[in-house]
Amino acid sequence: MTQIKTQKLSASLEDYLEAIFNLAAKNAVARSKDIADQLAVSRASVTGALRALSKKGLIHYKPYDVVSLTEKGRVEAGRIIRRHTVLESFFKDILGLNPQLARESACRAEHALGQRVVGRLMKYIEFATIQTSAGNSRASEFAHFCKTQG
Amino acid sequence: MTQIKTQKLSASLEDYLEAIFNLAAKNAVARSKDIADQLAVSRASVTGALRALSKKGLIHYKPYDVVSLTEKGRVEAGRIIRRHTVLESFFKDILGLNPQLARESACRAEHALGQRVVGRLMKYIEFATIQTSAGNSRASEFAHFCKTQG
DNA sequence: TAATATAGTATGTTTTGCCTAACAATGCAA
DNA sequence: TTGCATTGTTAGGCAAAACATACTATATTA
Repeated sequence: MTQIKTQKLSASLEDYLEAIFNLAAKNAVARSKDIADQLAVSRASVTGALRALSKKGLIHYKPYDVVSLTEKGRVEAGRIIRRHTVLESFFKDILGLNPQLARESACRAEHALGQRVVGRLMKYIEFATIQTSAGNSRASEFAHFCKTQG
Repeated sequence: MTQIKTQKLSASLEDYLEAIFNLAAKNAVARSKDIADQLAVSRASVTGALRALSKKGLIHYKPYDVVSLTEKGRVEAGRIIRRHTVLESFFKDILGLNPQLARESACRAEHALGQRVVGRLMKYIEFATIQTSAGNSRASEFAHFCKTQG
């Protein structure tokens, strides 16, 4: 029992939570209108999502009030953001894709990959970033890296 | 104008096409029942999907008959299979994830990534597989590899 | 304080993808 | 060749996620 998992969020609710996190980080609070703009979705859709997130205990939501994350929501949002960041970094820094495409791809891929994969990918990025040479195969270097750094 | 693109398939239609390709490769023909089993959906759902794929000109479909791919469908299925294979290989051979998780992750991620990303990823796998040593950074080696092999 | 602009909500519809249950076709076996 | 099991289709529904339109609440400001 490594972690208590929040009953899994749908891809779209993850997007909403991510947007709320980002807006709150930038503007101190998140307003419904801004969420709608950021996700290019109607205000009506946002209301529905906010209610869903609230029911799951991830945000503080009261009609006509600003939105903020609960503790649980902050944790969950952190996970989501980390996933996004790792993927974007991989696409950009490792594969060398242009930033625009890297970001888009990260957005679309992030909902498909679980903790284990993302964790491993993160390690791989570290590995690939740090490591610069050596006489053995990539695979064995990476395996070794995982063991020693893990 | 490098390619005429089939109006984009939904994730689920891609899955159906992939399953049809695999079944046809294995059994010579694809039957509705087998598709349903492979994708773990009801037979009724398969009928709906077959109609959709047929309307897009990707399969030959007639009620109560076996299913086969059109030329267009074969091309499209090839793309999808390649994408899947590349991802699965990356997760398994590069990240070193267990085969089971690698396959699952590939299934879920494959719908999120476009040609450009998959192409680049494929090159990266080649690179990482072939390359065993050298004195320069991974990034520059890969960039060089892309230029020379590109 | 009343008018108006802005923000939020309710309602009803659409699309997509799946389901179950009932019905139809096919084909094998007695 | 009749009869039953298997396979395929149809019909009817449900749920998620989005939208547009219309209405309500709040805030601003004249």
